Amino acid sequence: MPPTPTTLRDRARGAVRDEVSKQAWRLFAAQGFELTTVDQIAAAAGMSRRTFFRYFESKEDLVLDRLLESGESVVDAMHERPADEPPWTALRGAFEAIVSVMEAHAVSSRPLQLMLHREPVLRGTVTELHRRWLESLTPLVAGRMPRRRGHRGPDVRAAAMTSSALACLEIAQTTWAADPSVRLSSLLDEVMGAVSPLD
Amino acid sequence: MPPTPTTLRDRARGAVRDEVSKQAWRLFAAQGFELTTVDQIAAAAGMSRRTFFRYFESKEDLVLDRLLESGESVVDAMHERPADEPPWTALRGAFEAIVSVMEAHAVSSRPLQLMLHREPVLRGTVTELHRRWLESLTPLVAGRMPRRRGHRGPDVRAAAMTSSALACLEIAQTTWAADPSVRLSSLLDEVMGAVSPLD
DNA sequence: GCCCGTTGTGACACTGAGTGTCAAACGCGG
DNA sequence: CCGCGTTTGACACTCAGTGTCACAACGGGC
Repeated sequence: MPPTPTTLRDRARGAVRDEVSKQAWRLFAAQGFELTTVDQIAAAAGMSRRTFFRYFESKEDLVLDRLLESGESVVDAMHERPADEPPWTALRGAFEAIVSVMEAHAVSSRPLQLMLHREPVLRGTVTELHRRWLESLTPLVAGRMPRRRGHRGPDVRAAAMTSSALACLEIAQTTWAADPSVRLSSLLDEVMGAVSPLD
Repeated sequence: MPPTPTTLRDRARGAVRDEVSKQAWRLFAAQGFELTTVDQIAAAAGMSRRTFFRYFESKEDLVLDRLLESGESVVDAMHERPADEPPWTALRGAFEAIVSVMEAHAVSSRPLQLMLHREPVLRGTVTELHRRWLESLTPLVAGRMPRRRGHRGPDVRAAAMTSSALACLEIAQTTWAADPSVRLSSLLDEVMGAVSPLD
């Protein structure tokens, strides 16, 4: 059973999205994000500007799409951490899913990462990405924290811890992108260990 | 000696900025940020659209400007924390500068805070704000951390800790804005205490 | 084969942010 | 009153994003 009931149309749509994305990233790499216009992307993908916007909500959406994809694994990884592991350590472990991929594909990850903080417009996109991760991860973190007496709703402490971990991840990623001499995983260990002890 | 050599022109410019800002915030409160156009703001301030952009780089800049202003005090507060206080505790203490102001002016702070996370465009602005605070605060935090053997440049651990603290602050602010029944300062204590012990 | 509704597409027009250019208006010292 | 530098507004332009509409492509039923 397919988890998403893949109809023919859905797959066609997916193929078009992939092609548009591919062309867009080619242009981004060559000219940068801001200097690339939607018209150029649409032309490169052989469609009208209007049609582009039927596949992606915005130019930023192209970037968000790629980042979401490359980071889906974190939630899965978090699920697979041992149940008795403390939340901070579990988050560090789950992050290994992205960290290892980034280190393995450093040649493409590093320029991407550099672009993300060189282009001011994209910083908002990164924030949006973190917002989504925060939503998925917070409940998982909350499950690992000592229950609170008489408190309804999502646990603020879990949200804060998750958000802090994401902040650490970002610092580590940014530092790593600029300085190839350190391993990303060591950097993340150092940085998360400094904020809160990793048991 | 004035720290900023306030010429007549500078003060005039400041006065205009204030007036524009005032009109803009009146409109934002009435219609929301996105629905308010630059033309409306310019008209309300009695100037042309083009002139508006000579005073503010963008519509978002109006918001950033106000947020920067209301948060300048944090850096000062950080300087005044006892030198032997551990960094996390010092950050918590320094945040009290904003927290107390927000609680004292809850009637205006709360709607502002709500607007900041209701309007998607403004989330990028908040990120930019945090980026600036991070820049100013990181060196101060680094000064409170055990020196590292043979490591040049700004301390990554200090950046991570500062960024995490800002993440906590944001979670606390957002929660507080939506739920008037808890004190912001208690919320921040709880949240920062959960991430790392507050000595 | 033809007719049908659904869906994808392009053309056009429009709003709104932001920028460059230029000429007119303003303010002030001489 | 004159000149000089600054401020301003008008105009034109680019680019993102949206609404509307007419048309082409497709697939099924007859």
